[in-house]
Amino acid sequence: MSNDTKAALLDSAERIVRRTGFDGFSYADLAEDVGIRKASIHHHFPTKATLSVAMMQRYHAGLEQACHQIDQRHSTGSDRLIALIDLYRAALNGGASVCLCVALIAGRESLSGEALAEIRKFRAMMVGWIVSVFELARSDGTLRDIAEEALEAAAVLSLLEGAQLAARSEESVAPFDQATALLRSRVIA
Amino acid sequence: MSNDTKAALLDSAERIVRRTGFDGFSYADLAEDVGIRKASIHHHFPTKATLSVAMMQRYHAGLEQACHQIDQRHSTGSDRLIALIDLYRAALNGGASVCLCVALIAGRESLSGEALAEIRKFRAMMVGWIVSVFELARSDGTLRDIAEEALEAAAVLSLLEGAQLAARSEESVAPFDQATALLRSRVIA
DNA sequence: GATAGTTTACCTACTACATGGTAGGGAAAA
DNA sequence: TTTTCCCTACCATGTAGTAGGTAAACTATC
Repeated sequence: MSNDTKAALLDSAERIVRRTGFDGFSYADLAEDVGIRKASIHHHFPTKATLSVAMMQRYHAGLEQACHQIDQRHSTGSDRLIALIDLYRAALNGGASVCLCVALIAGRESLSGEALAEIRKFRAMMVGWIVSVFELARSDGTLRDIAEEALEAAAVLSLLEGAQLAARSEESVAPFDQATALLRSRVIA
Repeated sequence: MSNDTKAALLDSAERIVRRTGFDGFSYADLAEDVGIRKASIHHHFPTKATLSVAMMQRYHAGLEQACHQIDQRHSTGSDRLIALIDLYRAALNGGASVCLCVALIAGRESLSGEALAEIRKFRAMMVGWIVSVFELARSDGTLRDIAEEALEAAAVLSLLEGAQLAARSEESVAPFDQATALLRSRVIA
């Protein structure tokens, strides 16, 4: 029962942050969204800092699982890369939001040290996984012109996050698709 | 004399926004930074919206000029691309800030419609210029594997902006360099 | 199994402070 | 004499967070 409210608060906070940025959400917004009083939120999350850390941890776990699912469902490097692109594409909600990581980095000055650490951990996890995708692609030969995996992975993550910004700037997925088209075309048919 | 204060206000606002995001700056901050009283700012910029539009317009003009300067100083496509990468790298201030466009998109929910329009205009201008760089590179043969210019340009802008986020997340230029290394390596020696 | 004690989950009511913006005045330059 | 530029003083609203209380749900003990 506590877990329900807690999860609802995290759901609401994540939705708002991804749409409006970290500084754009307040306990009042959350309260109205979830249907409890503002003060009650402090029972579950004493401060905004604790909430943001919990939010980032849950996001980290969720995306890690999403990557594992991709591994299970797709057996080639190229298929996994395409699935990753689609994952980031879906996070756009048609241009209405970005992924949590992008939303939080932009407002990083308001974040606690702990939250910043979570962001770094998350990015390291993602880069690590993308490296594994390129390693597989090198061995199964499903992607064109693979350079050093670490550099490929860093470039892919930055491109995906940047493409989300582009999409957000026009509130449409079109710029995301444009920006990621060449990455997609590296798949060997 | 008015112009001095106005420019100082824009300087200060841009610095703060690029470090802390749009929602992270207040008239009180500006006042302290520039050395006049909070209320006096309204004489120059009646509302925050007018200030943000002016800021974006000045930024647009500034970067447009920077692109022209690149055109004048560098005659090959690859040299111009490298100069662009270095321009975005310099905007990082060692990981302490991002470019204005990235900072504003993240907090776009707080922006006025006019400010959003300025952002779109700015991005269109940048993409257009990057297209011209790739067109030149295609004809002078200084870059490897050029695909459709419009797609190349969209990918480059997204990569640069995403790489800024990466750098900001670790408050260091290193992730930017990592993410842009492969782009740099497309130069034909 | 009833009862007492504790924890959980929420509430109303509040504080202290920051926010963008306004009203109106003063001094000096055009 | 009007306009420019800045001031003090204020306002309404929104912010995170606190104080203290209530009712229900567990838990331990007799």
